[in-house]
Amino acid sequence: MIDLKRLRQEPEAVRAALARRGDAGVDALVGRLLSLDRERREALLRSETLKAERNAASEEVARRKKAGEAADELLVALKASAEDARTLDAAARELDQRLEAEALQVPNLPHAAVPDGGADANRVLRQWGDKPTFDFAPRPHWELGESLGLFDLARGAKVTGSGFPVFTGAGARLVRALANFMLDLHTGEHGYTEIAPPFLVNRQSMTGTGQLPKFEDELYLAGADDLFLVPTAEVPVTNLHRDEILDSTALPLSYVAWTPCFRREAGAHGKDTRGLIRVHQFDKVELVRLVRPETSEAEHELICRHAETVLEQLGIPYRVLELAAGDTGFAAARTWDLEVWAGGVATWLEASSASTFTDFQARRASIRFRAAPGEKPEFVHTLNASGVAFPRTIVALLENNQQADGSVRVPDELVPYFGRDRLTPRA
RNA sequence: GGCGUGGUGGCCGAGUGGUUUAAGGCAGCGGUCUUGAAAACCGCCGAACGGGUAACCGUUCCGUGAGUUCGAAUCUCACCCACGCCGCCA
Repeated sequence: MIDLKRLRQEPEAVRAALARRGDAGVDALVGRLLSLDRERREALLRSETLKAERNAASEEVARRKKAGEAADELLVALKASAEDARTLDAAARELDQRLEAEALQVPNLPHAAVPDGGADANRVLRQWGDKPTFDFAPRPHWELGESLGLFDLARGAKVTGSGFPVFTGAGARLVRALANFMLDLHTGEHGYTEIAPPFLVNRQSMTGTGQLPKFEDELYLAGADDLFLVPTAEVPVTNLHRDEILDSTALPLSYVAWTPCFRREAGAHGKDTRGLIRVHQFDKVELVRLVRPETSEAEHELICRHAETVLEQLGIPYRVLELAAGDTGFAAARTWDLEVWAGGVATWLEASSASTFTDFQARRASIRFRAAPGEKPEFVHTLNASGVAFPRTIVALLENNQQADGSVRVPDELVPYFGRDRLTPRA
């Protein structure tokens, strides 16, 4: 949520920052916000002045009644002004609601260090590992998955629809091994607390992290109960502390959660959706941190490194991409994508996204902390990173580690979890 | 799903129409005392929004929303949530 006080104080700076997102509608939205804010304050002042007068007169009525004096002429006057107060109050409240509805549509301000431009202005910050080389024609993961009996896309489509993969046999075990490997790494080495959250959340939670009201089309809705399937564990985990004032000694809070993620991916068909690359349901281990504002840049580096460690231990080559202002998501101020190299399809695939949301989600969800006893509550900063998403990790593992004989080598770190060091084709 | 009970500040808990500025307690903070600590005693101790250079002032908030009233934590209606019992069920 945009900081209305800041917008009022330095409207030009806020508008300039938002303009970097390259969304023409946003500036008009901010213009409406500014005039609504002015109207609201005027209406509020009128309403509150009248209420203050009414309250004083009501006290006088109470005093006279207690003293046994008559208050009839005061009551007549109050009855007349009661209607005015109701009207003014309703007007102020209506403006307040309109203002909030508009404010929820405004994206976060990009961090100053984020480059200008759209996706083509994203820049590579660093790269890790060597791309595999093959002395045979490497196959794409959907062929490997078929011959190794790891997943069954056709039957998933039968049971539910396209984009709902079924993992089978060793493939299902691979999913379970990846989950345990990542959870153990983050809880054991990185100090996260493991959370097993609900997979359905209410509207308030979706609004708190920024999926609603703008992106309802992207979500699956269980309409009978007005609950949404989680598109990422970020939603239930960040909202754990919605409407709370945290003790500063509790910060930073760090949570890790393994959940399925459900995304409608409305409008994303055709290219780059083959096999496991873009699906409606997938598993992901997610990292969430609630931190003090002054630490959030260092925390962003830290959470990104935690995600990178997963890929390094699995031996998957990756690069870190700094997203340009126009490519940064609605709620994020700054995002670093981790892209894994997939040797079969020979492309970089986003397997993680590490973002800082500054106080944007904390304002929406009202997550605050008190720096010291007696101090005013302040908003925390929220961050999250996939640590990491499963399908594209599986794509990279299969395609990069494939051998000439059609088998796939399992990374050493995963062997204790998977139980075997090699996947071999079905007889 | 049915019936019942309840939802008050960080926590416990009093309060059934008018100085509620929400009693009292616990926790917390400051002080007195003490070599230090504890105990005891004294004081402070919610949030949001608006106005004001500021001191400060105003408004709202007792699960949520809508009513009744000059005035609502308190009365009415609807909804949500928790707990108990019954029903159904992994």
